[in-house]
Amino acid sequence: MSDTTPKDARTLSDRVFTRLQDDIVLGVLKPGTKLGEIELAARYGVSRGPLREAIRRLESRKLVERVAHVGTRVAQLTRDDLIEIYRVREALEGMAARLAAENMTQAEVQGLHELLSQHEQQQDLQEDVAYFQREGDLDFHYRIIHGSHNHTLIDLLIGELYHLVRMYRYQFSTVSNRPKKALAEHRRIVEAIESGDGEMAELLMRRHISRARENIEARSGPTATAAPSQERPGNGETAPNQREKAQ
Amino acid sequence: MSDTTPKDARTLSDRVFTRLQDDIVLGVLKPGTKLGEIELAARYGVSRGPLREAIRRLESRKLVERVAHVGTRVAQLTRDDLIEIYRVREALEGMAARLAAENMTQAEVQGLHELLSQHEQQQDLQEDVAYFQREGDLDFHYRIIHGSHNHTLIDLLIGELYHLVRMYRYQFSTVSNRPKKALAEHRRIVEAIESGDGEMAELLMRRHISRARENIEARSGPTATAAPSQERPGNGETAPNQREKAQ
DNA sequence: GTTGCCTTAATTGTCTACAACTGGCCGAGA
DNA sequence: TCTCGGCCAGTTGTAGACAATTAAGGCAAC
Repeated sequence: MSDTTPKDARTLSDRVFTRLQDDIVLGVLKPGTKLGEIELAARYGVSRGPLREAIRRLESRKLVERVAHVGTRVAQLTRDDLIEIYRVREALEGMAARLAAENMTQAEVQGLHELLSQHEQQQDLQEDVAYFQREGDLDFHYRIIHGSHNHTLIDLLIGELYHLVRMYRYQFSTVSNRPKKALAEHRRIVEAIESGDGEMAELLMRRHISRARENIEARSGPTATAAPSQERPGNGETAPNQREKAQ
Repeated sequence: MSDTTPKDARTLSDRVFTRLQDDIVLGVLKPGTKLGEIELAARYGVSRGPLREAIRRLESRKLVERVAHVGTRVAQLTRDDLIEIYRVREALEGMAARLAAENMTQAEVQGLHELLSQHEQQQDLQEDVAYFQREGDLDFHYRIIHGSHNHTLIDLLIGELYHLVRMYRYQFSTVSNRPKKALAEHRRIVEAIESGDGEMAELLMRRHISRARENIEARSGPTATAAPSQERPGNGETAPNQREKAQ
């Protein structure tokens, strides 16, 4: 499930880091929520030491925002932030797809095919569309990224960027309105990778992510000033459930 | 000098983080050095609490490597790692150059020109080539990156990648053997940015970084297995000064 | 009525002490 | 002589107490 730190990590700091990250990404702790140290320490059953180390790591991942002597809050991702992230993903995952076409092993390509078959079945049955859109779609991208065999690229995308993407998806219950098209795009990307056509794989991946971005842009307002932006998150602790008309 | 955290940060944890990072990047603490907590705490005049938080952040930046219950060591960047980083830089800074061409303000472009003039003078005088190659060159890239006005991109490049590049430069005293060509390339990039030609700026930046990478590859062995890789860093505390024949 | 300062409570930052784990050393046995 | 097992020193992990800073609330003065 989690990537960098296994669930049963041996130190308390690692465990509380994983649990906190999950709670933030899955929306249990909503954006803007104040993260009081004593309160959190009690909640997770640890003392403040390990907790603070965990928070420091979450801060590096941009999942929380910290102000010295004031406190920590769960990061509030704006739509503009997400669009920025998608533009970066376009560059990085395009590169990943190209490298994947060059470096993926036979077994890895086979795994991709199997994953796509699963997705296809799920879609045919209309069984669990939400799953496909949530973690299933990400699984596909994870595999391509890992297929690049470039550890720096992998760390950047999965270690730094994807948590934010996941958080946003859960936050706004984003379900793609074009699952069939997305799956078709996935399939074409795999074909390009399998045939070793790096250029084509990059092009298709860039286009794929670009379309997802346009989808997000179309849903929100015309440009930037959508949403009650810059709203002070001060009063209600649980933060106003500021999901918009989206979807 | 430092980017994310000012030198006079108010909390001890911030200060020790900055100092530790500088000491690692500048080579005061050599790669492979064991970072004992009590020793470091004494060295920087803090207790282990803030120190551990600082180490956690350095760990996120890949500047140190940590093993639970065993200890922390200064990261050892292999040549392969650096080449991976350069390939990622190619994608990201190419994108940054394109966005810079689209988004840079008049004042920022002007600043670029002035920076190049400074570099030209320094080079004419053969005054301080090392400076140009070290921080001067990076200043140029920093400005382009900031000119993209994409915070995600800025954070990734400057917050995650550039510390490693700097560390490597100091570690191996890398001085470019093609400073004149590099400067000429810088100038052409600025011209493309000024004329608003994003595509050209991206192309030139990619080529620029690609050549720097080829330069590194040419210096080291043919492929990967250069250097006494995987050497156990266990015995001598200060780590063997494993700089190679490079340069 | 409003503005400014001061007091005060609560939170965060830091330190010291204790517990748990690891890795090396030594000795016994084969 | 080599190997395996247990002991022990030293390090890291964790907890709880103390200090420093912030921000809010109330009071007084204008």
